[in-house]
Amino acid sequence: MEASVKRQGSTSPVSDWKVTVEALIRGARDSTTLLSSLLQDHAPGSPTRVLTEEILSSISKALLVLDDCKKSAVQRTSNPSPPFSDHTQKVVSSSKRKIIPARRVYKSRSQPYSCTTITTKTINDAYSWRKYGQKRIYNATFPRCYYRCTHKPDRGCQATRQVQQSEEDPAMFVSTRADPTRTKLLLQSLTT
DNA sequence: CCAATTTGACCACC
DNA sequence: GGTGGTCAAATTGG
Repeated sequence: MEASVKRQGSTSPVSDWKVTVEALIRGARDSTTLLSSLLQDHAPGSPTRVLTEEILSSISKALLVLDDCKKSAVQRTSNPSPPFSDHTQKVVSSSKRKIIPARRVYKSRSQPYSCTTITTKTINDAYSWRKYGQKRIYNATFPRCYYRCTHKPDRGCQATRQVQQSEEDPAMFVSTRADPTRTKLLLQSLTT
């Protein structure tokens, strides 16, 4: 009787998990590409298109879930979310809001860890997003919208999201989520 | 009245 | 210096 079943090879559970997630991500991306091309063959509102849009939305959600699962699987030296110190000090006059001579302090805007998905509409994930900016992008037809987690002040949620309408297909939205505490490993999978 | 959005200005990076 | 990302006052909607 085999007392235990050993995994083939000397891969660690984390490695197995990573390979699995990579395969899933690859499949999800291929599916997204295929489904996106299918969308162009069907009129908006048609049953096939509605179903395809739902599938695309589900894929996006699944990718986000994979991101979270992957993080928990390799949680070792990840620094616990630092006590979020909101540096934005509201200096609001009691009578008028017209002021602000003080210079604003900006943090580094570099977001090395990100996850890009393409959907037909806004992603409905676990986050509640709040729009904080919109920018016209050079050489781009449509502006880019910037969202951040609504719970940033009270829960220290540092996730941000950029959403831009696709130039080739205005019905598609390129959504890039950035979260320095959550998407590090996901990027490694996507960039291989 | 409060919360979310809009929008122009500010700042960092290339 | 140009472009992109963020801030925050002003505005709008529930």
